[in-house]
Amino acid sequence: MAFEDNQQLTRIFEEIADFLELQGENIFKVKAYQKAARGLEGLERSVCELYSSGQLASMPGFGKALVEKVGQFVDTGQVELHQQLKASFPSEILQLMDVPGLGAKKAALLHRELGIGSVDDLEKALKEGLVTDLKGFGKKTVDKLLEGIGLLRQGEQRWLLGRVSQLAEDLLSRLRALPEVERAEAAGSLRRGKETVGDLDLLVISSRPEVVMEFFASLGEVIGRGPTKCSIRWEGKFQIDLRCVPGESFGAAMQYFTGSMDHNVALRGRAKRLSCELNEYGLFDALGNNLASRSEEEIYERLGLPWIPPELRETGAELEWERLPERLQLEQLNGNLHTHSLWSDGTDTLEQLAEEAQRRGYRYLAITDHSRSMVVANGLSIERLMAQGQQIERLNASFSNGFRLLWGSEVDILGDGSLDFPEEVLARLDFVVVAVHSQFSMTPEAMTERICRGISHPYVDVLAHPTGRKINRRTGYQADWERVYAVASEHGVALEINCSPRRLDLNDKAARRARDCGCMISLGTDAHSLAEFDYLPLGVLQARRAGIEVGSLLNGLSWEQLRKRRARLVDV
DNA sequence: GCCGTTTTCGGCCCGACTGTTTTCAGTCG
Repeated sequence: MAFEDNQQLTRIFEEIADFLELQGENIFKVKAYQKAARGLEGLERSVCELYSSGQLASMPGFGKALVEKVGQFVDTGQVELHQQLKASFPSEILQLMDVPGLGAKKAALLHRELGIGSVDDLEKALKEGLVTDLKGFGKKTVDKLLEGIGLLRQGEQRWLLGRVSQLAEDLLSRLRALPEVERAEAAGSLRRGKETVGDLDLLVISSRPEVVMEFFASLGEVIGRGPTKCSIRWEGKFQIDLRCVPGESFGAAMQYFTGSMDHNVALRGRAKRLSCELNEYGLFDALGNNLASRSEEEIYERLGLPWIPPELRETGAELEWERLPERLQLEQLNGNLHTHSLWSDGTDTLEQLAEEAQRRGYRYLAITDHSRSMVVANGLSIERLMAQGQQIERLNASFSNGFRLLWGSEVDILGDGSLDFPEEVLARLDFVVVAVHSQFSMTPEAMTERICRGISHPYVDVLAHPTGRKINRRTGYQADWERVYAVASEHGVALEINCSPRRLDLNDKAARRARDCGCMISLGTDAHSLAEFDYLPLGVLQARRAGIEVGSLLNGLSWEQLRKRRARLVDV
């Protein structure tokens, strides 16, 4: 399938970049392969398809040489240069550069002088003192590399957005409590709303950085510490960087440390073409005069750009967009369209859920407990579903403020594509999400048929967690997603962005593609408890990253509009 | 290897911190 090809080629380009760097090749050539790899990663089209249709050359970073290498991959499944490079190095050498503190230069030196070709070789050489004659390998370096090998073997992954959000809020409130701290904010990939975060970047305005550094260093194991910058390891695993800047460069620092790297490179390139220089202290003209630095807005403005929201700062291409999407706001959502109650595997009663939803200002809440096949999740029989409907009806009669519970269900798409409740039952409900919960390892062709059949039934509103992936845990099932989007669009079925931090499914790029294929998007927390209502903002972030505006969101509709849409009475 | 509102050649983001350096290279983000 398309995604596997993209992933394979991404890996190949990354490895070519690493090999070239080891060889001491021109660093910009290395960067060209790295950039191409990033471009392919998560591309929502098949790279082979793009190549065959001649569209690849218009992708930024793909010039003549790289397009030709994609061609080799399409024809043979391999890239010649990659094969040559692989043959000229030990098979495990690239893992050396995964050791924190060890870059290409030192790895190449180790290989050239001592024949070290793997992390195991390195560990042995370090312990036996074989490296001490090499230039640049003092005692501290040896200790640091041994520690780095330990960290690498822990195999720590990027942390989930939800987890890092909470950690950041906690740390920021502690920093803000210091009298020496004027302002503290999170930057980096957390601010951009990436689904996982590799390290946390915090930014502080203070006229007394030494006090802030002292406090911060006490929070974890110190990796590095200077007058204005300190890095610690949180719980022995997760890196947190703190930078202290003066108030007048706060905007420039936020811009710089929010990234992404590609966005910053593009922005600095633009500054350079305007004979300016942009760094984390500000935007300066050729004479060194400060043109803008206090706020991000003025920096973008001086560069002739609108302020670009952090969630869209990814590839750098966003600088050239004719129009930025209208930034989705949490307040534009009228409700949450995927929740579970005590009736199946949730922890709260319908009354509690309704109360919490109203407290949060929702106009409606869809109760979507599991259908009967989900025995492990206490799925509802038809009889229990009907009884639940009666209770919901009574509750709705008791609300005087126009709030409404939607009587819904999360209905299993069974192995053959049929649904877990008969049509006459589905017809009675207010809202139906369908989902795959079993037999994940079907062939892509069979899975595509199954899902397409599932969403072709009448009375289906949403395909929930469409790919079934769980971040850092499982990749999700394979299917022809272009086909799924087409069928969903044809039948007016929305695709969900499941807001659970463990899922975020669809992801940002897939959601953008689904929207471009004509699908509506639905945000649902899949909450099994009241606290999980907090997941909705995570879904909003992903929707923003996908450039989705409120007009493409089911949650932007009133419940009356949802009902009419369900009855296919109006075309929304 | 890519790219072009100074350019088809000569640029390519740039600064903090570390360790071993005796003035700076390597790593990182």
